[in-house]
Amino acid sequence: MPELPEAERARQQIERALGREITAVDDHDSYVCRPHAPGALAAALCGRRLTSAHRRGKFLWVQTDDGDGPVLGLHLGMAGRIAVDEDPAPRNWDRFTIEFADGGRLALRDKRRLGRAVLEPDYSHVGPDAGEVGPQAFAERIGRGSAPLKARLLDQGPVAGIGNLLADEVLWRARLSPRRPAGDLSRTELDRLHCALRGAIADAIRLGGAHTGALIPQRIPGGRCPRCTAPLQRGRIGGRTTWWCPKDQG
DNA sequence: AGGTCTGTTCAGCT
DNA sequence: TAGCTGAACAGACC
Repeated sequence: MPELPEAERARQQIERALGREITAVDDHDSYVCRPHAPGALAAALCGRRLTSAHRRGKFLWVQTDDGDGPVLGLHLGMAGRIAVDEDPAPRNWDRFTIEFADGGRLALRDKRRLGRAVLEPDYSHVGPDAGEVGPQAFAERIGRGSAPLKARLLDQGPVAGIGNLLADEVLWRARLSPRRPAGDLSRTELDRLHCALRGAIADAIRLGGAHTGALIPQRIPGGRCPRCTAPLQRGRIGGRTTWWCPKDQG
């Protein structure tokens, strides 16, 4: 599920759990929980309260005890979500769980175990949030380098929050080829891309996720451009499956 | 059985 | 050195 819109939803879920005393922590999944040592997260968090939930791109972090306690970093990986006050998931899909004094709970629910719960995370490599970055910073950060434009959008360093589906949707909206070297774009094109990004994120948050884009249902064999009905092209760019309209985005 | 998947990191190359 | 690419990670689903 998770791209920026889903991560924002997760942040809002975490806010429902603020202010309650932590009575127990299950961090036994030493692949998802960092540091690996079982009990490290539990020792750091028990007795404290989550006090604020933050997000940049897809990276989440939670303050404890108004900044007096440790920071808890959370990432949803490829298939994770945050479940607050829900019954425990089957098959150990809750990879990290906090229990509260009021009987409620917060879980990182993730079938694939690519999500993360991290004590004192280092997010220094993460760029400005894709939903907040201004046109000038966007142009400077995206419009450089020789990598294909789509690969640059997927890199969380220049701008954070764009995943595979959102990248295809945004490039389609802006009528730009995913294969263009990022540094070759004009400022006009970069501004067009920035506008498309703002629009796509706003729509995705409003409609419930990155999968609600207009192009997304057509990312299938036989799929067609929702604008001009030309058959979509499929390829592999930036290591990910990419769909685009060869006519509009030539 | 084998390929795919809405993400990130790191080794290795240029 | 910096930038870029592709493999690896894990497990469910088709």
